Amino acid sequence: MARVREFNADIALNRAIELFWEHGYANTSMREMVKYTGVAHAGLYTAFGGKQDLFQAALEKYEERIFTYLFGGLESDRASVKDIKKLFNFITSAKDDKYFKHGCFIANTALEFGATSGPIHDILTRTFTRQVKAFENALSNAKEQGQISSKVDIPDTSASFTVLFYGCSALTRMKAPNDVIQQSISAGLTALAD
Amino acid sequence: MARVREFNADIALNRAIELFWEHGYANTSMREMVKYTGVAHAGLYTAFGGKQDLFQAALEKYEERIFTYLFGGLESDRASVKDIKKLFNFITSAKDDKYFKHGCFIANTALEFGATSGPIHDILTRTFTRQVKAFENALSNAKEQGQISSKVDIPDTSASFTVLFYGCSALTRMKAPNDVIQQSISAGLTALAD
DNA sequence: TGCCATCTAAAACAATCGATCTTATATTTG
DNA sequence: CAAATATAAGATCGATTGTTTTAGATGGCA
Repeated sequence: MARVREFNADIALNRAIELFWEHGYANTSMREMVKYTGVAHAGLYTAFGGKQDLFQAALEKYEERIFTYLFGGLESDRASVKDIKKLFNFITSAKDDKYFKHGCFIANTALEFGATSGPIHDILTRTFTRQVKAFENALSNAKEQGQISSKVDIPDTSASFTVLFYGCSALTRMKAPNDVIQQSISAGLTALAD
Repeated sequence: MARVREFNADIALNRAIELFWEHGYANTSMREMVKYTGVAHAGLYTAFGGKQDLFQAALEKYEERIFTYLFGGLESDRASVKDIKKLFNFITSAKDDKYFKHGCFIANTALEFGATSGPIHDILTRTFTRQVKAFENALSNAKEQGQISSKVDIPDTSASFTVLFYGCSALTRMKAPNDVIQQSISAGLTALAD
C-alpha cells in the first residue's frame, strides 16, 4: 500500500510534553515544536490534529503519567503514610529533576488557562479531584492501620496536602529557595506525626 | 505648551493590571489592551514604553498593592496571629472578589514565566522573599506576645503559610471547589492553635 | 488669533502565528 | 518492476502580533 510512518508518535508526544511543560501553551509555537520533536509540520498535523489537540494529548499523557508514578501509590488499597512521604520527598529532591524541574505540568496549565472552560479545563478539574481522592484514600488506609491518630481530619488533611502539592509546584517552577520548599513540606507533614 | 494628556496613566495602569491578571502576558494583545484601557496605541507606548514595560509596571503596581492591603498587616511591628487569619479569611471568601477571583497576579505570572531570568523574575523573587519575611515577622511577634506556643518553628511555619498562599491562589484561579480551599486553610492554621 | 507641541484615532509596518499546500522522496503492495 | 500513497521539507496562506507612522484634533501661550 503505502509508506509507513517514520516517526514514533509516542516519542514525539513525550517531546511535546517537555516543550509545552517548559514554555506553556501560548509561548510554544508549532515551528519550535517541529524543531524540538524532529517531526515535520505535516506529520504533527496528521498525527495529532492542530496545536490544541496536540496540547490536549500531551496533557492527558502527562496526567496518566503522574497517576502511574507520582500518585500511583496513593490510590492503591495498601496506600499508607509511606506513600505520602515518598511523594513529598520526591518533590523536595526534584528541583533539578527532569520530571519536576518546571513544576507540575498540570499546575502550570491550570494557571495559564485559569477557569477558561473547555476540554483543557475538564482535564484540570478531573486531575485535581483525583489527587484529592488519592490523598483521602491513603489517609483513611493509614488511619485503619493505626499509622496516624484517629483525630486526623481526613478531608481537611487531604485538601491541605493537595494545596501543598500545588504550592510546591509553583515554588519549584519559579526556582524559589529550596529550603522554603523543604520547610513547608516538613511543616505540612507534621499532621501525620502526632 | 501642548495639549494635556486626556487619559489618566494611573487609571490606565489599573486597567492593564486587570487584563494581564485575567489572561496572562502572552494571551493579552496590545489591541485588546487599547480597547480595555480606552487609551490609544500611541498613548500607551509613549506613557509606558512597550508591552513588556507595561506589564512590568502593572506587576510592580500590583506588588505594591498587595503589600499595602493583603500583607500590610503582617509587616507591622504589631503584627499578630489576627493578621495571618485575616489574610487567609480573605482568600477563603474571595473566590468571586474583584481582587482575587483570578488568584494572585504574582503567582499567575510566576507560573507563566517560570525561571526565565529578567526583570519580571526579579519582581517575583523579591515579592516571594518579602512574603516569607512578612509571615516570619508576624509569627515572631505572636510568639513574643504569647499568642502561639514557643514550640512553633517560625521558619517552617512561615514557609508553610507562603506555600499555602500560592497553593490557594492556584486553586482559586482554576475555580477548584471552594470547600477544598477552606479545608486546606483550616488545616494549615492549626499550627497556630495548639 | 495663530503657533505648535502633544494628544487621539487609525492605518501601515514587518514579523510571526497556526495551518495548509506543494514538491519530491521513500516505501509497500500487486 | 511499477503504480500508489504516505512521508518529509519547506513554501505559502491569511490572520494576528508588537510596534511605528501618519493624519487630524485639541489646548496652552505669545
